[in-house]
Amino acid sequence: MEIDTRSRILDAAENLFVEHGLDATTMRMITADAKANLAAVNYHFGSKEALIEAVFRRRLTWLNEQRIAALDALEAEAQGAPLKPRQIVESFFGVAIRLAASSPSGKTFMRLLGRTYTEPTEFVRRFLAEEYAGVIARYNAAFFKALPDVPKEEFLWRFHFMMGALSYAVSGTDALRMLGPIDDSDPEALYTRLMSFLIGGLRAPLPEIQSQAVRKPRVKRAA
Amino acid sequence: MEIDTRSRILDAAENLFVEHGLDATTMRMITADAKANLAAVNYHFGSKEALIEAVFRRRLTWLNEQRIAALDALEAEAQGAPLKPRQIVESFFGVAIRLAASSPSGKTFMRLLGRTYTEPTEFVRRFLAEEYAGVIARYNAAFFKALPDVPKEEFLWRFHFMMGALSYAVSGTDALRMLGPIDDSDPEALYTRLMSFLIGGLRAPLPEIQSQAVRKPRVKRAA
DNA sequence: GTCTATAGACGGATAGAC
DNA sequence: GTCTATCCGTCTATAGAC
Repeated sequence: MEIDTRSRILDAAENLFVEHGLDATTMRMITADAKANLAAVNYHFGSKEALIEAVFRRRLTWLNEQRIAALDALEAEAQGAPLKPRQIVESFFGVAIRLAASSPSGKTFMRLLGRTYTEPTEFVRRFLAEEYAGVIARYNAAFFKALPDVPKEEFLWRFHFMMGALSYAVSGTDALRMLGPIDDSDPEALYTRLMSFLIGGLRAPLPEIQSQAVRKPRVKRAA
Repeated sequence: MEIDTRSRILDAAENLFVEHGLDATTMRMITADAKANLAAVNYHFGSKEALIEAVFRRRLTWLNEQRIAALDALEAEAQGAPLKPRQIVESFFGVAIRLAASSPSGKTFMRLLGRTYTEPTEFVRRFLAEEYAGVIARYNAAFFKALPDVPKEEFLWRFHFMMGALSYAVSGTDALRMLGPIDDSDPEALYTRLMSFLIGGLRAPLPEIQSQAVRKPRVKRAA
């Protein structure tokens, strides 16, 4: 309780958001948890919506700066040569896994971010899109250069699939335990496992996509 | 408007849930959309919570029965021999992609299901875990048999990652458009793309997981 | 089965004292 | 900056007429 009210509110909100969702978390729950007064949220942030943005911005801005910095370092070292796909994947997704592994609150935030990626709420989507725009552009360029043989559209889908895998990787144990008894306590093992999977998917043989007009029906098997 | 009130409510709820989320969707929105009276939800379903379960059960039970049936067919044909990983992946994830491709409401449902997988709400998680228990057991067994060289824990993680990729694959365009201009109108192409990626990830070289006690710090690169 | 009306709880936000 | 008290809107759910 040494830290100031504003930070305590952010911490409490972060925890409650991941546990109950943005909507189901009330200001009363947050302020009770933060040992602050109900009115404190509006005093410090202005509104619940602004609080949500502050919770994300606090860590997401940093996260994406780290990603850019990692790419800068790799590209400086490569001196204009294309990077290896593995390097790019590791710097983009590795930063996220590292954040999740660095502290309990880092893990909490990554779980929150993973679920929020497909969040339906309008202002959250708009906000995330803005926060990501810069990094995405940089990484797309690096990937395109590293994988000249992969059509851009194919790559964008694979990037999207990789984001899905990351999201589930950090989403916590709830969905995972459904599958079977599993140990998710070792972030290093998680990092290694996720990287193998992502690289395997990214470098998979290219599928033959037939143009939609010509193609004849498929996916009928297995009634 | 030829169909009965109960079905109209289910359809309206499905659409609104995926658009706004479970919590933010109100009974008033649902009944207005379904051209039914506000009291109709409680008359037909008992409560909002029961309505949510009904929306999921309507399609999820069918979906998982299809998956079981697809596996039954493959195993009957194989006469005791292990299946190919690709066959298993195609039957589990193919059924989902096919449902998404079969109709607008199928697509809506799969988007809803994908995001709900990591849903924080307690009763939804419990409900989904029950609905999935049977299929998961069957598919785990088939995969274990097909991939005797892959440690079970490694496989469970890869299955989890694959679910994440599927979730994003059907999650709709919101998260995807963030990445770049992309066409998601061709379900057949999506099916093909996702399968390549999933098989690539599933069959990726096994990572070397060092035991947690011995391991020395890694993931330091890329400051 | 469908409707109106309303109960009863809880949400975010704010005014104003300290 | 922090607090109490409260406004006002919206929510789910239900009672009871038709």
